[in-house]
Amino acid sequence: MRLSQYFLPVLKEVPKEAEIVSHRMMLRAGMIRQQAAGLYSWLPLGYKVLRKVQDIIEQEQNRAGAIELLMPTLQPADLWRESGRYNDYGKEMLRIEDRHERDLLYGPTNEEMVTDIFRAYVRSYKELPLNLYHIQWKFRDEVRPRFGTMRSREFLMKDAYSFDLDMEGARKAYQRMFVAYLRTYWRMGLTAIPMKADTGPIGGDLSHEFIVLADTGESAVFCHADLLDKAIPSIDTNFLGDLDPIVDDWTSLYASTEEMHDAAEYERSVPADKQISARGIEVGQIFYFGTKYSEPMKATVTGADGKDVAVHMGSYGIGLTRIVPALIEAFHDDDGIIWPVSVAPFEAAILNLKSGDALCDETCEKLYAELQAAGIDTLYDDRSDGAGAKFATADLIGVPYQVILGPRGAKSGEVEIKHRRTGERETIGIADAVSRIVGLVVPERRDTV
RNA sequence: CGGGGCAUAGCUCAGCCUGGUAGAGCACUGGUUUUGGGAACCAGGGGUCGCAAGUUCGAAUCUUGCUGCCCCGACCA
Repeated sequence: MRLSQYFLPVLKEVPKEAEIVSHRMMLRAGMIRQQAAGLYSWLPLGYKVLRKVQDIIEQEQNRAGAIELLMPTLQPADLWRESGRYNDYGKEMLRIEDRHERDLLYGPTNEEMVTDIFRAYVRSYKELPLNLYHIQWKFRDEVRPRFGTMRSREFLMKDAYSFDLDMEGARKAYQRMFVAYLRTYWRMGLTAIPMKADTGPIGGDLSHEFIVLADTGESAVFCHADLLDKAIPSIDTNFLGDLDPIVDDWTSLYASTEEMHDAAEYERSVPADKQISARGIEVGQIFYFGTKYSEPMKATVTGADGKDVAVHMGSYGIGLTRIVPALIEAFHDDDGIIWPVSVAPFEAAILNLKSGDALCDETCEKLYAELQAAGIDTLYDDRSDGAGAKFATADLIGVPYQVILGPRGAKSGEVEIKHRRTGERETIGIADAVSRIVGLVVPERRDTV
C-alpha cells in the first residue's frame, strides 16, 4: 500500500479522553474513532489488525474441529424467555421493539440461539460431538464503558458452543478448545496463561480464563512463573487424540484469578522465587455449563439406549476487539506500537526519505514491487514529508521492519533495515534487501509450526 | 448507579473570576526555502463558544434546565 493513497489519520497530539496507553495509541495511530460512549469505528489500519486476529482465530478453531457459522446480532426475546434469562439479564441487555411491536434484543451472547439451531436439526447421539462457532458483533450496555475498545459496549467476539452426549464428551470438547486457545494466543505473539476461573453454580474445574499479564490489567492474578515459557502444542497436534497430557501439564501449576485465589495453596505449591503476583487482561474464557440451556430449551438427542438425554454444553469466548488493545499493552514503547509480525497491519515499511529525488523514487519503487512479489505485506511511505515525520509515523504504527532509503544509500547502493522491536539497524546492499526481509518476516508469521 | 470533572477552530488548550469586535500552537490551503528523527519563513481559510431558556443596553463569560463525554468507585455472562 502506498501511504499517499491510503487513509491513515495519525494524530500528533493525544486526545484528552484516552487514559491508558493502548487507547491513546489506537487513537494516535488512526486505528479507531469513537462515535459515542463505548462505540467505535475501526479505521483502515485498525481494521486490518482486527482482520489478522480474526484469521488466526478462525484457522485455529477450524483446526480444532469447530465449525463456523453466523448468527444475527438481533434475537427474538422469546428464545431468552425460554431459558429464563430475558428477565435475569438486567439493563446490560439492549432491548428493542420492531414495527410489529415484537420484542427483540441485541445479543450479548448466543447460547439460546445456538441451542435453538441445534435442537431443530440434531436428533441422534451419532451426530455428536459438535462444536459450532461464530464471530459476530455483540452489545452489552455497560454502565461505564472505558479504556477504548478494551471495554466497549459494542464488541466483536468469537463464541463457540460444544454439544456432547455426556460429561466425559464435554470434557474432551473443553480440552480441544483449551489447546486451540493456547495455539491461538501464541500465534498472535501473546503469552496468555490459562487460569482457574469461577464456574458459578455448575461447579467443577472446567472453567479457565486466559490472561495476558499487563500492568493495566483489570484483575489481580497469581501464577507460577514457569507457565510463562511453557512449550505450545504444535501445529500437528491430533485434536481427535488424547489431550489429557497437554491439559494436565498446563493445569498442574498454580494459576488463578483473584476471585478463585487460594493464598494458602499458592504459598504451599509455588516456590517463593517462582511466585508471580501481577495484573492481567482477560482475553478469553472457556466454560462448561452442562445442561443449563439444553434442559429448559429441550435440546435432546436419542442415546444408544434409545432414551432421550439433554446434551452437555460448553461455551468458549474470545474478545477480538479486546485482543487488539491487549496486544498494544503488551507490545509498545514510548514511540508507539510494536506489532508482532503475525498481527501487524503491515509486515514491512519502505521509508523513502526524499520523495521526488529521481534515484530514491526509482529504487523505492523497485523495492516495493519486489517485496510485494515476494508476498510481504508492505507499506510504502511515498509522501513528500520530511524524514522525521516518516520515522515517527512508522514507529507509531508499529510496522515490524522498516526499509530506510535516502539519497546517500541510493547512491552507494545500500539500504538500512530497522527492527522496530529491538531498535537494531543493519545496513545491507539493495540487491539483498528483499531476501533479508523475507528471511526475517516469514518465520515470525508463526503459521506453519 | 453513587461521587467528581469537562464541553471555545480538525486536535491540544487560553479567554470566563471582574459581561463590551473570539484567540494561540499544531493541523489545513497557496508560495519560497528545506530534507537521516514529527522543518523555517510569508500569505490565507476555518467558530451558531454543546443545546435551550433567563438576567442585561450588551452573554463564550452570570443564573437555571437539558444533553454529551471523561475520571474514581460499584458493576463486568
